[in-house]
Amino acid sequence: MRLTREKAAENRARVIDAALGLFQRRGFSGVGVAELMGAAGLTHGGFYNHFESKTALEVEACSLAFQRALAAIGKVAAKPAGAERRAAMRLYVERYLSQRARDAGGARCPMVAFGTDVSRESREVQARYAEGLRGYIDMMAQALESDRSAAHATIAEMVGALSLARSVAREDRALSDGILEAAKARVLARL
Amino acid sequence: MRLTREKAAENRARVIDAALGLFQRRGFSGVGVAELMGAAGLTHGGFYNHFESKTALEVEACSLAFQRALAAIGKVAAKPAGAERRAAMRLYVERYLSQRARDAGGARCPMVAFGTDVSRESREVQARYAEGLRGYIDMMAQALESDRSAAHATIAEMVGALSLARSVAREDRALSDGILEAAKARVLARL
DNA sequence: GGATTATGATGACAATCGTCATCTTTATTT
DNA sequence: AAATAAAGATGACGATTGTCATCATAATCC
Repeated sequence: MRLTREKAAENRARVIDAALGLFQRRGFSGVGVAELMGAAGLTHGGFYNHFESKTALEVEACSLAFQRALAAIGKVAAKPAGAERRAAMRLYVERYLSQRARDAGGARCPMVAFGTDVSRESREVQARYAEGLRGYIDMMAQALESDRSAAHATIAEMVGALSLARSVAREDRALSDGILEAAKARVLARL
Repeated sequence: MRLTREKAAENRARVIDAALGLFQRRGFSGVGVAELMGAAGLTHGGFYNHFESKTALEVEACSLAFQRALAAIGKVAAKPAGAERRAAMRLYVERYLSQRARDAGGARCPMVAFGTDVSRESREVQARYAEGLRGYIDMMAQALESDRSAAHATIAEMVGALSLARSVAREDRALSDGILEAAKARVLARL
């Protein structure tokens, strides 16, 4: 049953979106092709009409994740420099290191969701990840009104804190809260 | 073929050690029971004489990883307070954020090796991880001669930086180096 | 020293994995 | 309108997964 080019493209997009959600929750290798197609409302067979391999889909999902992350930090960077941008940045940091972000099923931030996995994945995924991270750093430097080096360190602190906080969220909430708060205080103090 | 209690315990320890090495390189779900037993010089069948399940082994491996990490930071914390301890801490940070540590096959630091994975694993693993992290934070606070809150933020920055640097090491070495250097400069400046 | 018990090897199990061939259906092209 | 091409369903493939039953061997216990 052939569909319109439109419908097919829409299906493809829905597969990527559903896959990203599952990948964020359970990692690349934690989700099979069958399940991920099912989440998009399709059966597993049609998968290879859209993607050359599962790795190719992982690359697409990685792209989408960074695209969204860039849009979010991009909004901050787009504010008029000075007080207004700093206020937007403060809000960004508070949300990024919030209990809400920590308790979400899967991490929105691609660095937190895929941080450890990506160094074990194929180079194609790593390449897309590196591209995304470069873009994110540039936006962050603009949002922070700083150089890249300061952006590196700030991102590292935020990513590390959210990752650690998520790791112990179920077993030691107080510790998890403490990590979030400590990082938040330090990052905000530098704004 | 029954072995001495000694030999058997030694085999068990070797399985855990070999498993940790593989887990650090490829993640918990990236290593099968057969391979991991093979790496310890045994066949897969005897596995369940030593461990109730693969998850039980993951818990043991997590323990071992933190035991080693605690020993390393513990040496710093054990130095006489003041200039000597600060010098040891400086060395610790420089090694932790070195190119050598980044380029190692698997991350030694359990937070970097298992950071993303652990929030997807069973609660038993999470519990052991949380226990290990609490111990690491205490040692770090002592090594930094600071309160826990400062330790939280510093650990987050170091873990995040090493994790990010490892993720892009193969695809963008300059960026990877930049992340390491930026974090190193910030952490060292606070000592 | 005989009975017991535990270690590890062998081999198999059901399930799941990524991948693909085949077929039906229908949109697109000519 | 006929020919072509593509989307997606069905079902299967070989490999690998975690787990376990069975068995031989040899250390430990009485």
